[in-house]
Amino acid sequence: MGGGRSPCCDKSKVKKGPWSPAEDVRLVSFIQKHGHPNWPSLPKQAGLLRCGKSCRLRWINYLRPDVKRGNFTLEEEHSIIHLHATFGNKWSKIASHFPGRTDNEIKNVWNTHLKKRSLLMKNNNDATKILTPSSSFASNVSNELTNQEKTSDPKLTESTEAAGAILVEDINDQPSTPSSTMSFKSSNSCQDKPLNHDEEIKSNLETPLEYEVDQLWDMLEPQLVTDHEMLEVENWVKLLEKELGSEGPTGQPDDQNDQNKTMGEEQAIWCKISDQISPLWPTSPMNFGF
DNA sequence: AACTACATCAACCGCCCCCGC
DNA sequence: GGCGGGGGCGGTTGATGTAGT
Repeated sequence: MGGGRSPCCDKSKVKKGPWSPAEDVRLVSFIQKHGHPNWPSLPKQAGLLRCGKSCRLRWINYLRPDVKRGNFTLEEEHSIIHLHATFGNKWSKIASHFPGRTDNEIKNVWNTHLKKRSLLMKNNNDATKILTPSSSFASNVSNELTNQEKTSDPKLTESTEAAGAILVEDINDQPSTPSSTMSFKSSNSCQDKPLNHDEEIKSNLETPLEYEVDQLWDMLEPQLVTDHEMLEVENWVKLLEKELGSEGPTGQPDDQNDQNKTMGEEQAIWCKISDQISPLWPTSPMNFGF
């Protein structure tokens, strides 16, 4: 690494900190349209003042349609403890056993409470009691690594056997169970298409929020089954347009609206919207990361 | 009600690996 | 084979929320 590397982006020109709902909408709608063939150039194309890595992280950890939100079940927690005994801090490897869970989330869960619990279990010599194959979860999992995993890292086999670990069966054989019923357009088809950058940048920079709300609506609409759901989403979209100002007299692009609204105001608006619809509609925007 | 300590988790940072040139 | 850049990963931080006093 001699000489160091150039930073991935100009830190002085990128926004940091929590993502605003408007930024989320912009990122989602961009990826929905174009995929994410190149993270470093994505922020510019999407009109976001963010580092490419930041966009990638936000997408992978929160905005991806198949991200599973909510608390970990006991079974998941037990499994994490076992997998950690096997793989150590290889969070991405552990996460690969949990469809919809991210390495960051698993890492957080481990650091916050599972680490302590694991230590407690060790101290009490209680692990075998809690994690015995007779438990409901353990009865459903395989007690051996895949051949690929075993051969790829012999040390793992040793530690696995030492820990008596129980591993989840190849999750690739299981049907995925996304928490949200949304389905984004596959991004792969877009990745091969080169963008006309000038046009794309222009259209995105000048796109009013209203347009992006329309995009969201297009995305959600096919998923709605009952009239009730349809009504709730319509109400949500109306509120969104009203509250975020896309129907305002000036018709400003949301970039300008961003500047006129503080993050606290935006969050309050989104919380208000979510509070109104989430009790009625299980796939409310807040439930998939907006 | 006010303050403090602790818990949680989203996001950033920096390093490493891999791949294309 | 060497180099540079992008993607991915793990560690850490800091803001926010919550419980306890």
